[in-house]
Amino acid sequence: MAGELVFYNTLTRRKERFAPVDPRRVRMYVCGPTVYQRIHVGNARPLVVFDVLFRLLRRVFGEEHVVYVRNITDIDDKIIEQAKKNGEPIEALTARTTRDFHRDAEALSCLPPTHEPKATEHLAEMIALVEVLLAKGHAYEADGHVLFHVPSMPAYGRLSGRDREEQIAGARVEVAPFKKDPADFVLWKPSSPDQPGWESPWGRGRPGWHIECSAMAERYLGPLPFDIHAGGQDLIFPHHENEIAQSCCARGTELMARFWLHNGFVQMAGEKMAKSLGNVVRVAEVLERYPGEVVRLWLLSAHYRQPLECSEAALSEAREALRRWYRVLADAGIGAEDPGESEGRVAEALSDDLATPAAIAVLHGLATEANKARSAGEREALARLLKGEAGLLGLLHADPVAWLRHAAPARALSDETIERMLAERREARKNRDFARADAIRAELEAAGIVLKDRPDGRTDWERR
RNA sequence: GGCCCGGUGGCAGAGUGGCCAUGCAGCGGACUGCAAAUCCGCGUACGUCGGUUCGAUUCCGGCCCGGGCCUCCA
Repeated sequence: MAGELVFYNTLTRRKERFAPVDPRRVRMYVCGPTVYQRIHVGNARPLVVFDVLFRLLRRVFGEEHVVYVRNITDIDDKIIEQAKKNGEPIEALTARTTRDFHRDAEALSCLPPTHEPKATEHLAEMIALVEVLLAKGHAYEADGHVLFHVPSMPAYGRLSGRDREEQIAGARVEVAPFKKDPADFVLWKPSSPDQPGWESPWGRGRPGWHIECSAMAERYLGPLPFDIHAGGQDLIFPHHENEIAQSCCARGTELMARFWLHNGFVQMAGEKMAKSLGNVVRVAEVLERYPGEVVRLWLLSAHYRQPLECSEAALSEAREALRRWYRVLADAGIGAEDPGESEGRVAEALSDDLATPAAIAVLHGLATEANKARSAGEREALARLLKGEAGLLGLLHADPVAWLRHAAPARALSDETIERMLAERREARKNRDFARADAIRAELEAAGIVLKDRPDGRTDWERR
């Protein structure tokens, strides 16, 4: 097993050796979804990438020694708007969207996090945190709001690498008249009677966007700093910068988290996939055409910090790779229940800043070795190794034969019909009536069924 | 305008100061009744101009091009 983990830390902009504060309690936090719409494949990237990180940490430090927190943001102005637009209660919208989110995450083979706190269930922690910031002079009340005063924190801007001068020069920041400084951001804001709100020392209101993560991260991962905080690159500023400001100023620590990992964007035609650009593809849409495992492999096919292009070509390439691996398992008779074996080859690849492309190359290498194996025993051992190594990536857990038959959507022919035609073809071949046998094969092929005659007389088939 | 990434063979995508990524596609061969699958073999790849070096795709600088953040956003 790889002894050393190295991750790229956004905070220092270089790769650093990772060692947790407490190896018996490795703590990671990943920003979760705001539940007002189903997630798109861009949202799915951090979900899958950091699921691999979770699996790797569990492997290295032990399953019981890793705490993974991923929040559910169920109070937010976008949620309020969406509920109004749908004409449904906020709770109905957030409950349904949360359920759909869990469905998508499961389809992508993501392990459930250790804790999945909801913002609405942690108002007390948020209010307490705001009170501390007020008491320490890092926040002030103005016009019913509570604002974080950015100039009160000299180190502000460290994560995103920008200083206050640049902030102001940006000039695109909307400056509310009651702000003491243009960079100040909301910790708490008042709610009108028709908006959801909670009683607080500053009247009935609701939390700002950033405070929930500070409150919930500390609630489940404290004391600060914890080990890893992760999310998409677009969260570096302002979200993570502001989380750091809140947490560090409240607790007087230099760091909120020691490592900050950020994934690159999924792109469509070379452009970031984003709701604001209107080029999003929902996970659910892709799952209608590809197994979740294909989507997962595709999301891992580029290094997590690089951009990843979403295209049919990329998705079908991932499907072909999985077919190749599942054929190895099927040929060796490895079933879904076989746990496989691992020599830590994938773990070693991932140890270098989650190098998933290198890990995938390991799997391809094992598949080639297995295909070259001279004996059945050797082949089976290598296939079992392939399966075991793939486990750390959350891949190859399905039944191989079934997967190959159902990796593409069923078209005209049912499994039963196919089996019946194969029986007829077997008869024809036995009688050396190859014209008839080939006609049946052509008919099946037209329906997306590809045959594979084996030396022992049986015939395997796949849907493509 | 400020800050940050990246430009690798037909495509996707790693990586390294001198030797191999890996996969897909393509070409040739083996196997097969024919296929499919599989195996074997085959490709003057590193944006551009300079610099450092015995030697640079890899280090440094300029330039060109693309993407991102600075505003809700994974």
